[in-house]
Amino acid sequence: MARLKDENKRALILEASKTLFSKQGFFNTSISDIVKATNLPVGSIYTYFPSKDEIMKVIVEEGWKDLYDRLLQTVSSQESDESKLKAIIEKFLPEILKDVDLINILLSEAIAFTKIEEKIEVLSTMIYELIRSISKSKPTINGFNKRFIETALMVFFLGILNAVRLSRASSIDIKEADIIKFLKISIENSMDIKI
Amino acid sequence: MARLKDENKRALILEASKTLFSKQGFFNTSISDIVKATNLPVGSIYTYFPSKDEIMKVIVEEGWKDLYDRLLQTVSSQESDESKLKAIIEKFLPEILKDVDLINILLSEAIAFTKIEEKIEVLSTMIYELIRSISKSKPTINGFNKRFIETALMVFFLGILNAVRLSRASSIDIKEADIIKFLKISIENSMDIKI
Amino acid sequence: MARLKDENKRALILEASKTLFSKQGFFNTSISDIVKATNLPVGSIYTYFPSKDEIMKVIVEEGWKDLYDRLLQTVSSQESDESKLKAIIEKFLPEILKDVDLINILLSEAIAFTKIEEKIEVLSTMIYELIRSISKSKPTINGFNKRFIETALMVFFLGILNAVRLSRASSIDIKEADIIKFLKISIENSMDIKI
Amino acid sequence: MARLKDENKRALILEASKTLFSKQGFFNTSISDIVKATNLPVGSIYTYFPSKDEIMKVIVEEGWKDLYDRLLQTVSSQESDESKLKAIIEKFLPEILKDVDLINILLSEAIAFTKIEEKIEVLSTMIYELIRSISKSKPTINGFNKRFIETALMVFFLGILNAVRLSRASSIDIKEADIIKFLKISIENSMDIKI
DNA sequence: AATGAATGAGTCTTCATTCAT
DNA sequence: TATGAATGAAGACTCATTCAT
Repeated sequence: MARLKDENKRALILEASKTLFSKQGFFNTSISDIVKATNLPVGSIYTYFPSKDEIMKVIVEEGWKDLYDRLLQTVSSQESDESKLKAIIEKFLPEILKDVDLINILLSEAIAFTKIEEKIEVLSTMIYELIRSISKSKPTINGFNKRFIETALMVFFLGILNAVRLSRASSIDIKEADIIKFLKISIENSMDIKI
Repeated sequence: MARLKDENKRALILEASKTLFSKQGFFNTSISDIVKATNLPVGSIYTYFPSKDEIMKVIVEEGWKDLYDRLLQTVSSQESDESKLKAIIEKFLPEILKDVDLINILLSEAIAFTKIEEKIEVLSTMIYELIRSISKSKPTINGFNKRFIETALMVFFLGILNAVRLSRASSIDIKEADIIKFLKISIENSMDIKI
Repeated sequence: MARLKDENKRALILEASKTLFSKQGFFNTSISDIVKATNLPVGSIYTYFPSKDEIMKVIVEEGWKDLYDRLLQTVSSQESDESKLKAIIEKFLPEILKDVDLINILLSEAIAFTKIEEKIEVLSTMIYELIRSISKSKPTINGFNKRFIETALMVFFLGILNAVRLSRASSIDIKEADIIKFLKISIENSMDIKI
Repeated sequence: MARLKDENKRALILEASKTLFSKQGFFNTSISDIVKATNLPVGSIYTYFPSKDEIMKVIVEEGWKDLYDRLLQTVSSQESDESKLKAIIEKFLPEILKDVDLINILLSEAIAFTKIEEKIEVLSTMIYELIRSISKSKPTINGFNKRFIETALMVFFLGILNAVRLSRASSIDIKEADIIKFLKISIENSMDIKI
């Protein structure tokens, strides 16, 4: 009886919106743009989402959840803390760097739509615990407190994402491999470990 | 006289717009907002700038020029390459971190208004040359090519600016001192020098 | 059985709509509001009524019919003309004043949906005949023609209904008893009779 | 320098809106209707009024003020209380009955836009004081309290306005002269005076 | 018959820019 | 030159009605 809400349409709207928001920005993207991109009537956009804002919120929330789930999966697939850290750098990071649209949105407009700091805090703490656990026997890192290490992580995290983002948006030639390599060396140096 | 008065109005528009663009974003700021903030008639805005876009472009261009000039000044005020690098980190960086509005604009909306990559390329190259000169006698850095070092610089630069930006926009508690300290340690480590 | 169930739904829609139309006005009430109030699916509304307009029409027509039937009943339950008039004022009027929703609709939006003048003409004529019959032996009222008396009736009728309506919609404190008393005295005075 | 706001345009918008709101109702009148009726561009409507609601509010407020001012003028132009009352009935009332659009709006949609009860209270009290003053020496009216007389006034006031309103909206044939005559007789009867 | 997703014309309002004064 | 009213395309969103299931 009656048609059921079509999960494909919902996904289509989210996908098209994500691309548009990433390329043009949230405010520079009109519902009419989304209509053209999806080939759906205006009304249909509103049977799946109550507002343009809500589309953005869902993109951010679901995007982040997916990202975080993949991080947990990466971590839980490894035994030792060292291999966990290695997997984060060599498997998880390259994977998320592929979704430039999500990165773009997260780094630009997301602040207005979610408490991005809470999300980053979670991620930051998780990696900090890992590092602390690894470095227990190493004297190198012991001189630094939590806040300092989290600051470092934040700079790396934001630096890497923004570098990738900028390289796609402009003609700057940054290789993902170089970024990963740089991160690896930095961590190896500062923690005196070999990944 | 009348000329001076004009310059004041132009500056007033730029200043108010910079604040508004930074706080609310470009698209979310109306000419009417600028009118209210400057207490100037609408028409006057258009005698100084041909369009809203142009205001943004000028903010970015002049902001960048100012930033670059200050970098040149910092560098030229020092004798040795080591002290130049030291001054960049300890004098120039803290100084530009104060202009959060400019950083905000540069990192969010600027891409749509200027070839930001060209600007960053210039900055990156300058520091690279400095580093190469310092490290001539040091074996540590020799293994890395230009592209790799520039990638590292980019990650640091974008990471630092975005961390500061995020800490202002959200409740994340990041201390500027920690950022500077982190950068210093990283460079000392990777280049085997003492700043 | 199924027939009965249908009647219930029809009545439910009419009742909910009447309340909503009275409270919010016709244009300010959406089909979706009626859906929420009845807990019925949208489609069902349209199996019982061809359009939103039609719901309004039926409310007015059935409401009026009910009102007129009750008037006939009141009148036919009395023997003499004097007691008929007395019953209209003391039984019929207080009864219809209870259905404020219907009054509201009749006085505000009904004009656009039915020929309200025909309805009022019928009512007016009926009471005029009654008055004429009573006043045959009284000289007082003989000076007035039909049109004048009907005008008076109309002013009273509309005045009373609107006063009640306004007292419910605003904070004006009007007592139904005062209204009835006022009408009674006015008629007694002008017709020189005792009700 | 620059054009000044045009009082004529403001008046044109108010006039056209008043007619439309009266004929079609507020919610059934679109800004686009007002645009067509005034032959003004949409934007201009909004340079004179901040919203559709505000147009309605101004119509009600200015309409009421005008009406009240004329009442004061009528009253102050007469010496004795009797002639004041006479002037209200024979001069003021016929005059306001001409503005059927205003009456229509006041009686239908105004409730949602202003505290109509406060306005009516003012008017009612003024006439009550007049009546009380006149009837000091007459025993007839002394039996009635303030609330009762105000109820009577309300019924008359609303009855008269609505009767005129209905006679314009439908084909009911009500003569203004008959209404005035009816009111006069009623007052003469109940107060035992000759107007 | 029952259901509720689908539809798109229409709603109010905004706003960058122009131009009469 | 200075001013701010004039302009109308474009914005987000609504909603009565239809129709596929």
